[in-house]
Order: sequence, then C-alpha cells, then structure tokens
Amino acid sequence: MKLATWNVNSIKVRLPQLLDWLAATQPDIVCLQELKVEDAKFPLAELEQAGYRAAYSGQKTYNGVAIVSKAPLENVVPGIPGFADDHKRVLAATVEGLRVVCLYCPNGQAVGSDKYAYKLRWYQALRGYLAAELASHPRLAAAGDFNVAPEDRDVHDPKLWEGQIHVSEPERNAWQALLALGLKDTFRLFEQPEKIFSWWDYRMLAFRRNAGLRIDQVLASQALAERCSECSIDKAPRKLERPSDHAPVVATFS
DNA sequence: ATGGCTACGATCCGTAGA
Repeated sequence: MKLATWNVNSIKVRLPQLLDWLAATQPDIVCLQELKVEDAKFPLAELEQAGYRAAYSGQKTYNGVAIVSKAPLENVVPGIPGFADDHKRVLAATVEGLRVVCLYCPNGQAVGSDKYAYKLRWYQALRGYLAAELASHPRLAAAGDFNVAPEDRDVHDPKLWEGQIHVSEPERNAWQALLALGLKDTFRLFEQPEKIFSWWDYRMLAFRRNAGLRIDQVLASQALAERCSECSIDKAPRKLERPSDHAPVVATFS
C-alpha cells in the first residue's frame, strides 16, 4: 500500500502532472494540499476517470486539501473539530480501516508575526485533534505540508536559516509534540541519503542548487509505522515544466 | 545582493507562499 502527500500549488494548473504521476506511481492514497479551488471546481471527474475517488475541502485562491484514493473514503471530516478556522487546511477520512489526516499547516510568514502566532495556535489545536484521533484509530497516518523542517539535516543551509520561519525552536517544538503522541516520521525510519528535501524556492535557481527544505512529511502511528517498508521523496515532478515548488513524499506499507 | 518565481484575482499591481 502506497500513501503519498503532495502540495500541488493549484490543482487546476497541476492536474495534467498529477494525472501523469498517478498513472506512473500508482499510489493507493494521496493527500493533496494548496488546491486553490472551490469544491465546485474540483476536478473530480478527471480523477474518477483515472480510477480514483476523492474527498476534498477547498476554497477560492488559497489553501484547500483533498484525499485521493482508489478505495472508498468513509467518515470524512473537514477541519479541526472545535477549532474555528476560515482556512481549509485539514481533511480526515478512513480508507480500508486506515485513518488518514491530510494537513496543510500554516506557513507562519515570519517569526513574531500575527501569522506566526496563528501557526503555533493552529499546531496546538492539531495536537489535541490527533491525540483524540489516535485514541480511536490505532492505524493512523497524518500526511501533508507541515511547513516545519524538523532538524538541521532537513535544511540545505542551517546557518542561513537559523531562527527563521520553518525552523524556529517553537515551530520545531510544536512539530515534535506530534511525535510525542506516538507518531513516527516515516522518512526517518530508514537510512536516507544526505540533503534530501521536499520543497525548493521557485527563485534563485534553488532546485538546481538543491537549496531546499524537507517540510512535507508522512507521519504514522506506531501500529502503522511497524508496517512501513520505505519512504522517499520523488523529485521527478519538480523537474517538469511549470512544476509545483513541492515534490511528493511516498511511503510504502506492507 | 534580503531579491530573484509562481498563482491568483484583481487589473497591468497586490497578496501570499516558504
């Protein structure tokens, strides 16, 4: 079973790449972020044509998340229950007994900004939500764009980024608090080459210089992590014309 | 060298991303 996450940065622009990637990679479940479309404009028919079903929670211009799956999606829940938020950032669904939580965590803009405070508040709410979900779903995956590079090895130039957004201590602590619930970062369950990232700035020839961050992750509950046999980042779509600035992360489970 | 792209929805620039 392959479960992936990909911030597509506009499902409208990236749909041809997504369909090609689904055909080539054959994931069972894909969490998508930054759809940037209202639900009425979500390309459901195209995905169904490709053999997938989908649950989605979108809005115009910003944010938006979807779970695309070959098997039926049950018990679909958008948002973080009890946490009022205009941003469509969270979507949960159960697929063949696996609870899947698709996440587009706030960017935070700059340390100390209002958006930064929102990011930390949001993370606190997420932690409570995942704790509750884990209590009722032993097999759970939380996959998405976490907008946090958990360690210095997840940053191309830790000196340059020191204390900045995505790596500041409060953000890293908020991310670690998710692991403290018992979740595992599936990428780190395995030996990995150095300097593997999931996002590269569009500017500054960042992709060519591999000046990236690993901010997209597939987290798995203990019971699910025990079945994880592989996790890798697929750089191929980032090399295409008009790419998303994020690459897909793919985790494989037995 | 603190910018540099990209997407979007508004117009031909501002907002946001990370």
